Amino acid sequence: MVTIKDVARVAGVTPATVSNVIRNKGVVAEDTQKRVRSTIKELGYRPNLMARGLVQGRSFNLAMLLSNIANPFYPEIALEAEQRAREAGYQFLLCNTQHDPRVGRAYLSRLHSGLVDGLIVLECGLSTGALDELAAQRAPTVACLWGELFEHEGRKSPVSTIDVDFERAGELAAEHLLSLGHRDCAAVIGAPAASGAGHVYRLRGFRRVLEEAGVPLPDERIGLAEGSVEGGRSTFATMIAGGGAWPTAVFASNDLLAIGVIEAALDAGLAVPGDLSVVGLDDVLMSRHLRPALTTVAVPKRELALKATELVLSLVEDPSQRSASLVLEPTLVVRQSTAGPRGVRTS
Amino acid sequence: MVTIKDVARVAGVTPATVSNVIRNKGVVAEDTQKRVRSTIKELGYRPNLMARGLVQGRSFNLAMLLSNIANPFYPEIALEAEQRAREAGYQFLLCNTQHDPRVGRAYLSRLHSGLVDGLIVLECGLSTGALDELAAQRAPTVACLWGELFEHEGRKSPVSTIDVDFERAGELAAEHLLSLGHRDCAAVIGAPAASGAGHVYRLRGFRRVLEEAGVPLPDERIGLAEGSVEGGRSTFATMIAGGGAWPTAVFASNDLLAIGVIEAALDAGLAVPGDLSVVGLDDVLMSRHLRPALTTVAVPKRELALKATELVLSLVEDPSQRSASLVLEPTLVVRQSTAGPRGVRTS
DNA sequence: CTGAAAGCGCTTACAG
DNA sequence: CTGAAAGCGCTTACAG
Repeated sequence: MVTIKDVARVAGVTPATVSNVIRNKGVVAEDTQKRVRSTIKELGYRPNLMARGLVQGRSFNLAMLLSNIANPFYPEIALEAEQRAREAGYQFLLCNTQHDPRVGRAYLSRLHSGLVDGLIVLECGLSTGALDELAAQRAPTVACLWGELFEHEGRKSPVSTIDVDFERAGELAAEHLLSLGHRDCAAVIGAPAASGAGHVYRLRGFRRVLEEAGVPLPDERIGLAEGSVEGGRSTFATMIAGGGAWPTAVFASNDLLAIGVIEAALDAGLAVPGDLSVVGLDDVLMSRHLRPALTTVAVPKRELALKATELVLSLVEDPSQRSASLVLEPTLVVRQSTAGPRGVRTS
Repeated sequence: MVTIKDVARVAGVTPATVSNVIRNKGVVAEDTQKRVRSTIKELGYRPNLMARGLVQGRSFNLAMLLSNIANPFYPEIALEAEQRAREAGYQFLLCNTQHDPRVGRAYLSRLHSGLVDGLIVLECGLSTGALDELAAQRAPTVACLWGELFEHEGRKSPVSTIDVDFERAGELAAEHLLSLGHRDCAAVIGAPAASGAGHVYRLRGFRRVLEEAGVPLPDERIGLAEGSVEGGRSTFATMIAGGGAWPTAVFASNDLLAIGVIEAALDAGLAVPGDLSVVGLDDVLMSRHLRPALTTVAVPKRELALKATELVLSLVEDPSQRSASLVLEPTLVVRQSTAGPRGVRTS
């Protein structure tokens, strides 16, 4: 491997001068610059970023941890964040934890050991406490804890957080279904271990609004699913397989699950939304391209990504800053997968 | 930040000893180990991986470059590769180039500068030549050039390659449509700039088989699309908007485009596959969950990911190895989006 | 079993 | 404008 010393020797200068040329410290004489640049090209020299990072204490790398790259929700956020980071001169690294807290912890620990200047944690399976502990000493971290935050209100943390009001998201879904006239609803919820803790909050909001309206949501109308299309499909297929009355509407705690629910419904001969209304959550890009297009509660992904990136970036530039907390509001997007139940006129 | 020196001082030993404890070099006395470990915990010390990487010449990081994280095809491959890499003790970093060669080049250059031990390039918008040049001197690289390789047969390269026979993929699609009785086919192809160069080869194979069977594929039956669902939708919508006879079948050069084509068809009042057969390419997870489920040419994603990872890994362990080249074969997966054209009995 | 020394490839003041 | 020196935080032989 060719080092800065090699370049210096061949060009007949010191490493310091080569370094100055590379970093465009304009103090170097024109012809020296030329000579150095041409030997750099000639030798195919590329500076070792580890060495540079070591002395500068900065890597100009940012990383994002996400739990499940197979759920398009995360890539859609990553895309925006990446662009913003790149504009600011940072390289953007994505790390997939597969919903495994051990993997999350391993990434966090290695990333924090000088590899990155800042970190966005979309989801890593770690509790708030564990995160705090890990993040305390190194690179600034902003975490999206998907509702977990609410359990920790008032705590002081070195970690900045961005959250989405997922209880409200559940409420929006319930209000929509209620307004269409549904009185027999079901919920297909991502299981905590496979989908992150946040899904509990989504259900909580959904259930509360229903119950306040006098519409009970009994346990047998709640299905736990693995966080994938297949998970939604198989869970809902089981829920309607037992015989008995079908619900007229389903709330799925994310769009992937909703797509699975629709699949199960169609396979069982139900029309959507004719026999069954389905509302999802996330507003993944794909949702609007399905037929029927999915009614869903949208998370402001772009805003989330941009805010999160701005936050780390400013924390990186000025580490003395206090950490911040921020909650984003979801909105309902009505498309074609929901309608009034058969025989009910909708207002 | 707490360094190895701090730990050494507090524990009353040398940095060398601390280092030995950390890396489990068993030479250290039991009680010294205990003392060191407890001060490590006490001080919250974490070794600086940049420094370690610098002296060891290894980072235990592997990276994967992909062009479009929004196309689930790539994440599905990344998932498998990541798992394999982790089993081998490597951290796995994902980099998204957004189909921009400049971004690809920037990533490549920085990644190769000591940040990773090996690199898998799924797609980066760079030509084979540019890749060779960049990869020559640093970390072993395996590239998936999606057909470009065929243009460079016989070249000697320091870069190992894995490829999929995409001409064959196009052929499979054509053979399937032909066998169903279709005589008026169209193709919706990802535009090179937005989807990588490989799509040309897919079209080439498709077209050749058609023409050999005496079924022409005139230019107006070929649409270029941006590589997304929306791209496929709008391109096909325009193709059928002009009036005139509709084709009875469409080959889309990836599943995302196919989903868009189906959307456009349904929106235009066409039944799929009743009025229009659609065949995709990739076999993205989502494809089997659509109704109608998508007939598609499957790329052996898992095999690709595993082979690619094995390849870098072995190149990392033994850099003196010769680079390898490998071509994977696609297969046809018949589902519900294709059928014979109206009025034609299928064998 | 532990320590002193050199070095990984850079950058950063500071002389000159 | 250029160079000599120290140092970033680690690891690696090598003494003892």
